[in-house]
Amino acid sequence: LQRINIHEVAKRAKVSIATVSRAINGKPKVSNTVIRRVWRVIEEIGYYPNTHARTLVQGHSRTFGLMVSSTIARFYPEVLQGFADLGAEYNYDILLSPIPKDANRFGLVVRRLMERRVGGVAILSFAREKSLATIFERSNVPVIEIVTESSKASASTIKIDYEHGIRQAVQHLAALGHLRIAFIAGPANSKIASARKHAFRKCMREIALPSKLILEGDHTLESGITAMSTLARLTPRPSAVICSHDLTAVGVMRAARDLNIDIPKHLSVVGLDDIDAAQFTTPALTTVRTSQFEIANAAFHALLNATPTDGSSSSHDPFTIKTNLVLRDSTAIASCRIAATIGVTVRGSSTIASMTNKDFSNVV
Amino acid sequence: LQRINIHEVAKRAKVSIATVSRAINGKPKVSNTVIRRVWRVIEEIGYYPNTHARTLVQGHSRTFGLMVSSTIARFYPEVLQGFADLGAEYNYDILLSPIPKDANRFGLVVRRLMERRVGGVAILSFAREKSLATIFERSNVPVIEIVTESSKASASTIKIDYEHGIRQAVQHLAALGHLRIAFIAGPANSKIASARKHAFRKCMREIALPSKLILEGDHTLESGITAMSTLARLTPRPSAVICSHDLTAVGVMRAARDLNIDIPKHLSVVGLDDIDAAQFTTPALTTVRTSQFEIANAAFHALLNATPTDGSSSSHDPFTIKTNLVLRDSTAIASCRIAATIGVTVRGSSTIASMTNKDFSNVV
DNA sequence: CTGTTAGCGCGTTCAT
DNA sequence: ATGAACGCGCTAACAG
Repeated sequence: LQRINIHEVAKRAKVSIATVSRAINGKPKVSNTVIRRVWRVIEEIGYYPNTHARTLVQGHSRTFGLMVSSTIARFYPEVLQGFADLGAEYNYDILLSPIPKDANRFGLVVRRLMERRVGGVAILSFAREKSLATIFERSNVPVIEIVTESSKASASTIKIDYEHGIRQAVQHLAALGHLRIAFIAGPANSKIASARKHAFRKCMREIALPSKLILEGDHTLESGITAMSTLARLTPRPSAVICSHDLTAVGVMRAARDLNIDIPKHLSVVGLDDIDAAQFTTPALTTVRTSQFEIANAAFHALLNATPTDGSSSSHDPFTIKTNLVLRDSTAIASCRIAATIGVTVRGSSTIASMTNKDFSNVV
Repeated sequence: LQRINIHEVAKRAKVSIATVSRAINGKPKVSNTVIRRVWRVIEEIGYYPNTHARTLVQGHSRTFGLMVSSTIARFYPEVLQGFADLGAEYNYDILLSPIPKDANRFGLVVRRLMERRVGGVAILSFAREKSLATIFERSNVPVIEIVTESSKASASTIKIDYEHGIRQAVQHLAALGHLRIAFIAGPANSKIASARKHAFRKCMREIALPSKLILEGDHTLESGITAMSTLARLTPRPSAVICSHDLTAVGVMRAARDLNIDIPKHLSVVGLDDIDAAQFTTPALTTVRTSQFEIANAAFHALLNATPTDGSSSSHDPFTIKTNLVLRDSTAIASCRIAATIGVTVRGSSTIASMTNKDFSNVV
């Protein structure tokens, strides 16, 4: 493989290397005869142009770095897949890099990307790794990050609009007759978690519902279990709960089962993010979805825009990703006796319909 | 960034580029004074050696390709993460590439990897993409794939030993008193699915249990629902079912709920693979786990071994990955009346203990 | 239309 | 211990 280069092709096709180069890159002013001859040789000897040589002379590499935290990698895998697919589509190479747990090791992974002369880097993490971005920006390498509020917005950022989906969730629950809706928050030091909490508060106020019922949590399943036991002791007990993360919602559902609290009969549960697991719980979890593909798509195109050669260099507004409520089976009308007898039809009626198949005889 | 190269460093450090090169690469015969001076300049001007130039002169690139099918990307995300982590650890760059749905587009993604002069490629897919591997092998690029039987084993392969985990599952169920154990198979044309089915048959025969109860399926949730409705009509009904894939098990559990068949009281369910969702079902799914990290680890080291420079070039035996039963809450003793009254303690007793919290009064 | 040549940035002889 | 010069494979600018 080593000795098979453009010279070899040129020799066999009986032309100069310049002509081979032109033929390969579809430059004009090459006779069709020669083009065919060159390509035939290429196929014959299995020649692949050396990207590194090409990059060296052209000065850019059509490569994007994709740095993902372990959380993203595990719970939002379609982001990686989507990004890889887009790379294939736009003929960009994707360099996959982890975001180390240990910030001391940031330098190492950044260095590898810099040495590769990546044209841009998507830093995908819910904990904003500020020190990562600055290293790239110091060398004028475009960086995009996930952001919730219009924080610095220095480089291109992708912004997730939680308000839209959370408003749908709150209104959905309100339409089902829930007046006391609790919220299990995420880690206090997380920007994204507080954005979610604020959105909840705002949307509750909009429809004049009390938004005081906010429990602490940390986006883990365990915190859902803990919160549920707190919730169960409240009087009057809230009839619905929105969790800052699907995993917490899973914890709530698990704890509820042990407490003989039926979901959705006695407690409606809504999650956030629509991770894969949300579809597979019993009952399936109603949740505010953030499209993983859209995150990948926004990140990729933001990078493309920041690239002088390919970028449409359109407005540098941050990409905004909408969230949407996905109705499944973990929410139901506030008092199921009413629902069962009068057969109310409201938005989310399919949810209610599925209740009839369930068993309500063992509630505390 | 463009104009900042080794010459610039050399000029500022008042040495030749050769000396800079030596200092960077830790070659001997450079005075400490000079080393320090060089590094200071490097830090100062933010110099990063150009990997492409280095690759060009050295002839190899410390890059591995990671080709993943959409199934792997979605349900086995830790494989990607593990591979990326190992890349960072061993200073290898990881080029992430999708395996296109359309085999016609294989050429494009392969080409990109070849042009990058990857030192090896891990093709991670459960449907063996034979045509992919051959393209690489034609150019002597090491390829590793996932394999179940010692099929061709031409290149290094990683082999998953399903028998071990499935034997544990069968014995676990037998120990719980299950005599009629069904199996929901995967797609007939899938090597990996038939390997699982054969392992089931073999392990059942080993303990002299009938292994005739095999239903068709295709590793989807829907096929689990379908299979469950078939299962429910059987007389006598099997008391346990092993599913060729976790998703199918989720489908079984969902259908069982609608049929008022309690899991695990009236039906024990075991899955395969331990995808993320398995932890989040209710009850949590007992399953035969294939460590995703071990797949990544085996693939990475197989590639390392196949690399002349770095490889320990040890035995070319295929890496074998063991599977293991993970006990959760979807399996229980065959007749729960007995369990409840005499409190039998067997392997998996924790499973049985958790039953006491559950509700058994509504079974058909 | 096609060939010749000069680098792209770096590692590596071979001198000194 | 350090420097000069060559070449890795390729594209681009210029010559013909």
